[in-house]
Amino acid sequence: MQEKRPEATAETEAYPRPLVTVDVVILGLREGELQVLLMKRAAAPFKGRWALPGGYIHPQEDADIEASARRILAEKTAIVTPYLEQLQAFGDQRRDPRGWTATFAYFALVAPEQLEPKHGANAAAVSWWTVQPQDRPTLAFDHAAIVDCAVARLRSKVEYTSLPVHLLPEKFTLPDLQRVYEQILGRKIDKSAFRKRMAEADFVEPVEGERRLASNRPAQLYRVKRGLKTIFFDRTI
Amino acid sequence: MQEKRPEATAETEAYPRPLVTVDVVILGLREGELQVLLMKRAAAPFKGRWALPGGYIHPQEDADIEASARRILAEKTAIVTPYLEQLQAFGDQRRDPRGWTATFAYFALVAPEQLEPKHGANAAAVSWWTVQPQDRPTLAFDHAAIVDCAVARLRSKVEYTSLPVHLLPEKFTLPDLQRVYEQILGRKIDKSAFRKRMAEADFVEPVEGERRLASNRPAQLYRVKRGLKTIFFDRTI
DNA sequence: AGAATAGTGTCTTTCAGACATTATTGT
DNA sequence: ACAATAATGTCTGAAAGACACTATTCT
Repeated sequence: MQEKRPEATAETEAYPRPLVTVDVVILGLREGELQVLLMKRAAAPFKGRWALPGGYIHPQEDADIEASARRILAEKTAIVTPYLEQLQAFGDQRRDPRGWTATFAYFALVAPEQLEPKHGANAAAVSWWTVQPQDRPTLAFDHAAIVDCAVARLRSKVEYTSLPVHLLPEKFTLPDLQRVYEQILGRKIDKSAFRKRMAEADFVEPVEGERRLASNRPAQLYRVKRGLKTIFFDRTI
Repeated sequence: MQEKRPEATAETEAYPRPLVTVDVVILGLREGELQVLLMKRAAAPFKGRWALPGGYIHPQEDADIEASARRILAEKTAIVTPYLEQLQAFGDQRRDPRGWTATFAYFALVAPEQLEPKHGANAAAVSWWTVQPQDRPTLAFDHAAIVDCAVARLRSKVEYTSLPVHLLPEKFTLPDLQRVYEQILGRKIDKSAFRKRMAEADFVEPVEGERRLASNRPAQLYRVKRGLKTIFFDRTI
């Protein structure tokens, strides 16, 4: 089969083709805070700096950009992500010392079961870091801005969607879920109001016969109803 | 000055660089409905089909992707857009018969003063069309999906933002603005509630000594307060 | 005066937030 | 019994939506 690729014409080749990559902001809850998975760059530019997992589009393998993002995620971290969303494209002449480049940035939410990165040859080069700008290392390229953008998007959507369930294991309790909302939003939520909201959104169901241990009343376990995607609440949390 | 462009390395050139473009969905209110500006393609592929105004990134001229979008807008339509936002990136192996391509899609809102496209050599090839899928022509590439995506984004944001002011002239009345909201949302809004919302959002101010003619009580003219960007309401319209 | 639309006021029902109460476990 | 947290119930103030009423212009 003949390889099919964009043809070179006068129009398409009048200007150099910018270098385009795909980068993924992988967010998870570790140690009770929001963290981002970073990799230490093995090559120039920014060799040795921490950066987002990223790579090039493989036109032969990747059906679309999202497929590229999923492949990169799998290759670099072995994470099978339950939630992946296109964040934004970033492209200008300053972000990469090699010249004008652009990246399709995605953001992924991962559950605790999947939190530990792939153990392989370069396992030491993969690590979780807090998303707090003052407590994380200096990032390569414009990746600091991309991470901040992802966190802002998450915070914004948490106000009116069910996104936080993707940061929890398959089975979770309502107090668990409320704590995630409170953690990301940075404020307390009234228990009664929170449970009313979850009940009317009607996207979780109790799991029979299971509970959890501590020296107090156990909480009912829930899971997301099958086949349900992200729920948009009709008002703010 | 030496031209600086992304260097070819083993890593960057292992896979062909996808062709990347920028396309702009220009939306305006004409004849009381939401319309989109389309151009008739002068070259293959899809020669003669209607398509979104688009083009290539010019690394030497364009500081970033948004600058490319603004340049394309200006070149093809002479519209100085008051509102431009990145919509989404679209990229896969099927959207262009030449192979794997991607586009950075932007969407722009234009005011009636700027509605008439550039009068030039190819003025006949530029025209406004309704956004209704059944009443517009078949579009080139995946541009139908991109237009639908832009309209969906607009509808969604109109619920809780001041975006519609960009579809009106500089000076407008509150009934004008309400009609735009109703037109885009496709439902009636209570006049009293609407005005309360606009008042508390506090982003418009009355313009002194001006009114408007008809055989009834004239309406106060308003304009957007200087320096104010898009307002996000704290609840839905 | 009447038609037509702009602009404001009132009322009622709903709902979110605060808080209190009951429930269920382990020690 | 007590501590601790889960889960539910109650009350109250605010506000959204429905609707009525007043205001201003032209014919």
